Amino acid sequence: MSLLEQQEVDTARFRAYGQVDPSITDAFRRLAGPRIQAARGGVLRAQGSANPAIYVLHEGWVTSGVVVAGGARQIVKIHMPGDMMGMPSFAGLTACETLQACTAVEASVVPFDAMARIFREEPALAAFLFLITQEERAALMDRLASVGRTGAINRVATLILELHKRLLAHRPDTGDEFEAPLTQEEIADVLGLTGVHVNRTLRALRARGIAEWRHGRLRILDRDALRGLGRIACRERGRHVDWINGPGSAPAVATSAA
Amino acid sequence: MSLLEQQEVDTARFRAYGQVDPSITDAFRRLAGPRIQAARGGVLRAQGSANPAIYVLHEGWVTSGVVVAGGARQIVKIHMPGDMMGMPSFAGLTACETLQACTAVEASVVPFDAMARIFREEPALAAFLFLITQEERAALMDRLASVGRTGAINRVATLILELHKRLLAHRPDTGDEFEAPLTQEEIADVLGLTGVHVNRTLRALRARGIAEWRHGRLRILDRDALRGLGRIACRERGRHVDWINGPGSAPAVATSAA
DNA sequence: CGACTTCTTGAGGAGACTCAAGGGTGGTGG
DNA sequence: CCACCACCCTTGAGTCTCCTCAAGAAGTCG
Repeated sequence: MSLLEQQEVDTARFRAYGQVDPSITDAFRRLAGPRIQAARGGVLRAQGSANPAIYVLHEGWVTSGVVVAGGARQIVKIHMPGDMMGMPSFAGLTACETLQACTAVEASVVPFDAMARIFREEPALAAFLFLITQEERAALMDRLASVGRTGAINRVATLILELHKRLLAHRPDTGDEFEAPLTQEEIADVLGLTGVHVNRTLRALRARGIAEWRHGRLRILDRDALRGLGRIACRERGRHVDWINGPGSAPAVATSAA
Repeated sequence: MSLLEQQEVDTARFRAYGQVDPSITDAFRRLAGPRIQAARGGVLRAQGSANPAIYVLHEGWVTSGVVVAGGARQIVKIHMPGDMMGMPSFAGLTACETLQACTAVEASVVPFDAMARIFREEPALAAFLFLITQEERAALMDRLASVGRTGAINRVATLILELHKRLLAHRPDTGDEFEAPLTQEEIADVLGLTGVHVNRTLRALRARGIAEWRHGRLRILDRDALRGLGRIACRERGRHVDWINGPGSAPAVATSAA
């Protein structure tokens, strides 16, 4: 992977915010730490492990999940390239979530001290991390609403639309058919269902000509029908970011980057 | 309410982090904006409204909820005095959550510009807001696991334990019987159940001598049994906060507060 | 005291789960 | 190159949790 590609991946999440001062993404690249790899099924960081770090995902998909007594697993986030991983555990002494590879994976570890440096020296980058975290929180709220208040077919439809939207943000050339390397068991753990019932639900979507999802490959056949089934209110796109580099203050990044 | 009390409430969330530099909480007090009130059932801020602000809750309980197509509601957070409210909507152009009063409520609005000022001028406070948000995210992950992967009685037990723990952090003199002013319908919307089934579940807890929750008053009778039913893994208490005011840098707050 | 909300309980039904077994698919090693 | 193995997908039958609908009781507020 070329250095250019690597940088593109690293900052995908920031680019999504639109007109970002380039010095912000530059600042973030300087903080990237050592690279790590994992094979499918490998655990990058287990729930309960001490001194949790933060990761940036470069290649592959990763699930973030918590385990309840009895051994059941709930996946709380599907990470795709460009995502930051493990942040919810940052406040604690031990990790509250397990990061597990869905595919072969490449990521880098953000050194623990780097976060302190960001808040001291890169206020604009800190503000972006704050906004990204709020966005993650809103996504989690939507998932909770989906699991708590809608049926199986609605949950699957919502997930398909979410995955497609996120892939599209990352790679604008994503079409209606794309790789979505999750097993039905993993989908079930995301949606609060069982693997068997996910299978039946996917069969129903296939029979109705709405979507096909087999062997890690997802094809959207009828987007309007999917949207009709997905029950979560659409958000206004766009964000308040002006305040980060806004008027009334010296450019926040420039002062410290000098 | 005296000024002293008000300050105590404002900073309860920060005190929970332990040894916090007093200048941090001082800095936060200076940002408090105009006060607002609401009666039970009143909406402080509706989902979809433009230019969402952030609130600090002083008195009473508030639910934060999202609505799915069909009219069903999922409550994603129960706010108690000292909490910051509305932060997930900060990144968006419109609010993604409705803030509704469970009781008579008093709160203050944090001016929009105040957040920008925090990140520019109060890096230690910004870091605390970041940590608090990560903690909220972890709480949401636990709720999702509870709703997605456990039965009704487990969800209710988990909720009771969570409420008790949070009240205890805020008021150490909270006993095993305390005010928990939620209707069964509201509890249902938190846990992804129906009001009818919450009623039956509470009856079961009562019949087994584990807990009583009637008319907004909650009594814990058998904490061990509750813990046995609550299926979410306990977290290590304590947090990494040293890095905020840690060595190797000038005190982050002092430089800008001068 | 009256209207409204909230709580309570019953009966019946639907969606999702459990258990179980067979069939594909891809990877690995001989 | 083929055979085998592990994992994943698929489908059926029966069960159970939780929902829906409904109506009455209890509590609350003006």
